[in-house]
Amino acid sequence: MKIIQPGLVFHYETLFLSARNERSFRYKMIENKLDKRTSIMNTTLELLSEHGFHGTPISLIAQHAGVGAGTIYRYFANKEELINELFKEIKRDVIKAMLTNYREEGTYKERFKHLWKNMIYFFMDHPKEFQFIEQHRYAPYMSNLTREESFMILSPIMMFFIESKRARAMKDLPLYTIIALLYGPIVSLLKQHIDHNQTLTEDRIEQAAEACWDAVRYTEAS
Amino acid sequence: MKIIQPGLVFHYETLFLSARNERSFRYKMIENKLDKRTSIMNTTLELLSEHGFHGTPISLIAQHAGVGAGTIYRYFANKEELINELFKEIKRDVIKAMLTNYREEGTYKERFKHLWKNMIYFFMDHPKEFQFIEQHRYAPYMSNLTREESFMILSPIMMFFIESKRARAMKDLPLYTIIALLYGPIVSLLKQHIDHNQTLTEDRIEQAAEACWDAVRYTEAS
Amino acid sequence: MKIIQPGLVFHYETLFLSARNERSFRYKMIENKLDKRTSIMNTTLELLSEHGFHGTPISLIAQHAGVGAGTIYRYFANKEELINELFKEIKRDVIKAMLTNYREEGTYKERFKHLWKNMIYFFMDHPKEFQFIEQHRYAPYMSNLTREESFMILSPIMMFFIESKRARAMKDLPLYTIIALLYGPIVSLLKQHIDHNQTLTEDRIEQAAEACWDAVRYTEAS
Amino acid sequence: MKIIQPGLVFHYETLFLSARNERSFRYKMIENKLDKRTSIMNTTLELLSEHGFHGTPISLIAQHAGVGAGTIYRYFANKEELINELFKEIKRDVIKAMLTNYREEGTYKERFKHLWKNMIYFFMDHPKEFQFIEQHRYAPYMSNLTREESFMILSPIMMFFIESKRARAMKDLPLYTIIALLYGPIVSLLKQHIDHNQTLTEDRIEQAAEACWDAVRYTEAS
DNA sequence: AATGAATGAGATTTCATTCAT
DNA sequence: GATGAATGAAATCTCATTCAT
Repeated sequence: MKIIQPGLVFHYETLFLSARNERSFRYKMIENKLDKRTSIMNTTLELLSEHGFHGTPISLIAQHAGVGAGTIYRYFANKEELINELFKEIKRDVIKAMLTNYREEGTYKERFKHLWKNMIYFFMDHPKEFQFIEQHRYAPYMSNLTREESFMILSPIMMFFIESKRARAMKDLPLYTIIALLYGPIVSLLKQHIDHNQTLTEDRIEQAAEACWDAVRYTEAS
Repeated sequence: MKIIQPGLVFHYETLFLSARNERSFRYKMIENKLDKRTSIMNTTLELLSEHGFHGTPISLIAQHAGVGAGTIYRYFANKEELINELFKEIKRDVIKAMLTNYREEGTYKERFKHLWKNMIYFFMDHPKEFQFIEQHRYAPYMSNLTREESFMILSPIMMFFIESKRARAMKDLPLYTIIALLYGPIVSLLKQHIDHNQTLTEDRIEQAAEACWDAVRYTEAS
Repeated sequence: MKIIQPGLVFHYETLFLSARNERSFRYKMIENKLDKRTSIMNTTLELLSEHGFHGTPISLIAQHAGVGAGTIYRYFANKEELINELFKEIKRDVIKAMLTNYREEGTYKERFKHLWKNMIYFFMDHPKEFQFIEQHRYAPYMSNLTREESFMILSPIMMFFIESKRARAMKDLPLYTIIALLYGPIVSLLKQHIDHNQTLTEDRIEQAAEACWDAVRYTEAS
Repeated sequence: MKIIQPGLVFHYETLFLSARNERSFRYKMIENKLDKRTSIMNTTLELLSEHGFHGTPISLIAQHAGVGAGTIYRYFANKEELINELFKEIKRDVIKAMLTNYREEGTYKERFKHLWKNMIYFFMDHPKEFQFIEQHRYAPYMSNLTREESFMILSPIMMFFIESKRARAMKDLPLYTIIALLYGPIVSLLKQHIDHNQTLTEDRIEQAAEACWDAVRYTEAS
């Protein structure tokens, strides 16, 4: 029943291809569809995280991406779909980042902290991606389909939680509660960091990771 | 140096007057200025939490509020100000709700759980307020002034955290980390609840409150 | 056939009553209709000469005049009528000013210069009136009736021209041509003065008056 | 030091290109950008001279020009810019018309009458242009830049005045006074003509031109 | 396949006018 | 008579989307 196995690690890391990131090395050689699509998505992320959905007209994206406005409609049915595609891709990137260098070794706590820190560090390195995800998470133009799909991608992480509970490393809490207890603080911390209310340091991240673990870790009483 | 004292409790509860809520019993009889302003704000909350800022034209608000479009501009300089006012008022409502029946008695844990549950129950009872706050928290049209002011309102809660740390009831974590550890999960849980991913029951809330306390409570090792 | 006679001078000067100007001495004693009407017209002139017709909402006039917006509609059917009334009144003031201290004595040139200078000095002393007249002269909301009526008021001046032609003091030019030759430069000079392109001094006015007279004065050749 | 020289005459006449007028023969065949811009400007002149700035909504211009309302904003940043562009172009047309067939030959009086009549005939042929210029000359939405620029275009005419004064053909009056004495009557005459108060005939124009010259021509006494 | 000019629906906001008090 | 809150028509301007080239 184990799904996360050492042998699959490389699979994880390569599973989530991101057109946006892969572009770099292909960029100059082939002037093709992928290139244009990628360029549009990168530009969209850039502009949306700064100006928001309605502050970013298609014409501006086209201009910054160096394509015609009409071209965008060859790759995306409309503005909403463009946003949705971007959303899905970033989700994939996040999960990929969480699983980077992840090994099924050591204690559950160590493994948890690895996953948790991977996520927070990824978003610290990619603030635009964070802003975008947070700003659009519950926007009315974000289709439910996208949220569903993003959930499926999360399944490897879910499995870790299920494992941990079974092994009495974690409290026997509903999966969703666990997610809330672990993901919620990440969002709050990153918002504070990006807003310059509290700059995240390695120490503070370590502290917070420990505290999060305290929230979910198995105790006699629980 | 104690700021939160028994004698001040009633002060807290009456400090945060909300025109929106107070109206119901205070102004039911008189058809006056406040009534129109209140009606506009209520309608705005209703529509915005569902359709978002740009999906809610002024004309729609006017129509649902039963006033002329121009009337809205008698009470608010523009659409942004309307949203900001609403934001500030809801913030006040939240803090007021948190402090409802709050007493400076019992253990710090008990007091924490009172505040924490008050908040989550308030938002469960007021899902539109929650949606609105979350959707507009970092929107570009939300003026900084508003965020500053909303921070000041939070100060009574902050004092509780400082007290708890001093009394070695809580870990000696930065204030902002504590907020992230306690508020972050609330947001996540409520989103799940509203999205019908996980319905919050009394038990689950109790569980989560316990877990949150575990995250911040003082331990020898910390 | 002489119409302008010494004995009529006082008549001229008192013929053109201006509610706007007469207000000063009545102002404090009687709080009555005339007062309100006057106050509205004065304020209108003030605001319109600065901001133009469409830059001056009725609400602003009401506020500056210290009356309710609805009150204005008790004295004037609508905004256009208010402007028209103001236009007519200023016209009357101008003619009255031209005839101030005017006597049927001396040469025709002297009499011309008296009238001509009276007009230019009046407008220099009343730049708002000038701006207003010029700005609204050909505005589409200026009813023709008003222009007709303003012409009738001008008749005493016309008579002077007719007299001068008959006496071979002026060229035998069409009346309208004479008006154009004498009034046209006044407008141009005042515009320059008000725009600070050329400040009018006594000398320059004297020069220009002489030149205007040269344009219309009788010569053997003409 | 002579600036106006025979050799430069043709230069004058070709200097002032007008997209609005040149279009007719240059762009009749090609349906392109300039055509739309020109069409918008022509329609604007048509409507504005009749209804004024605020009586001419963009939607009406669009409709009469046979373009979409949004299209106007592809060519002009806003309504004000559209008016300003139109103003500048007409100014150029006027100066161009004044210099048509103008030669540095004959007496100063002959040259003056040529320029003066050119102007009055141009405006008689283009009453809308006249109405427009007069209506918007001092409107608050007319940017200063435009007035400055229009002044520079006038410089060739200015040079003629300076020359005439030097040659003792004209009185030694300030330049601005000369302009007022010569341009003022043109405006007045045209207003009368357009208003059907006095129809301008060749004779009347000749009379008025003579009278204007009398106003500024050098005399022993002056 | 790519473009970007053109469109027009729709958003925000203003303001002359009305009318209940 | 006086008021000024309320109205809603109408103005300016934006921008997602289309389509001829």
